[in-house]
Amino acid sequence: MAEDAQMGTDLTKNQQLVFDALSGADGPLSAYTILDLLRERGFRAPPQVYRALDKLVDIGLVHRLESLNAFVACRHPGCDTHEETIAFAICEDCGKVAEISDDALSDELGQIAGRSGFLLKKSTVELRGICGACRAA
Amino acid sequence: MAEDAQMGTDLTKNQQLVFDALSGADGPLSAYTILDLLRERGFRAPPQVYRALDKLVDIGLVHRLESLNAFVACRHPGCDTHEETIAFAICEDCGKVAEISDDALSDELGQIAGRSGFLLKKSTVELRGICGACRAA
DNA sequence: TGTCGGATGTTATAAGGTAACGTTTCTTGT
DNA sequence: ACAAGAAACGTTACCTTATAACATCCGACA
Repeated sequence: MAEDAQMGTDLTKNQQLVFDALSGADGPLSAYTILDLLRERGFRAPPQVYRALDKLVDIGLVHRLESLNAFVACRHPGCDTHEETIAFAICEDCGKVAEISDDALSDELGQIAGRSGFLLKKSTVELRGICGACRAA
Repeated sequence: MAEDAQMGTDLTKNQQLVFDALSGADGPLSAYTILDLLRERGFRAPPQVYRALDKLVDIGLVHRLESLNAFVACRHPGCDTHEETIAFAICEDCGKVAEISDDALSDELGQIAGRSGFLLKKSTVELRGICGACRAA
């Protein structure tokens, strides 16, 4: 029976380990970095990481940063409840990533797509630059 | 050479070959696909392709699609001003890529960055979905 | 003419990602 | 409870993408 269609899905052991690794990091991690972090917990090969990542991304608990080939735990509140466009601001100095949810941006992307008759499924928005903290430093 | 209609840029032989390969394609090409296409023209190894691509991307004649690990020749009208944000609409059906320049989008991204004190250097916007032609078909 | 820097050629290897297959472990219907 | 199917797991092997490092070639130019 479908007992939990809305609340946080239970993660499997591997998914939880990967998610914890990402949550504990203060920046994006590559799949192979995660693998190395989890070797002492029994991980031995890439598919174990990628399978967990695939699921976590699917659920919405983890985001993939296309321009970095890396992954971050979702820190946006209520991220698993709706699929809106999320932009990422990636600091090229400190490596940290800020997650930005912006309705005007979502609308704008929707309009751009609509104008060209494009059926939009997923948007990737990644901003590269220097974060406020690094600029101040 | 005579084929190069861009001002202020004279491409080397390898750069021209890579650019021509991309211009002749009707979709994005991976670096290794380009390598294969250019083997008969003397290309033998990845660095030859990547070096040319690096320069072409730098100049702005070629765009890198982060979510595909692939490259497209710039087809945006007035591409000689490469400072604006360009969005790509990638059709998951036919594989073609539309290049979209949109001031409202640029503004919006600038505002988002400014609001968080982020010094924006480069924006990556890639939309995945189904293009108009494929929807109609 | 020598030399200096950019472009090139080449080998080797790092880094990212997946196919395929067998086994284990959960579900679920009866 | 138990068989059967589904989902997750472990493992090997392999593919794709990208770069490091080093040698060479070639044109600009003092």
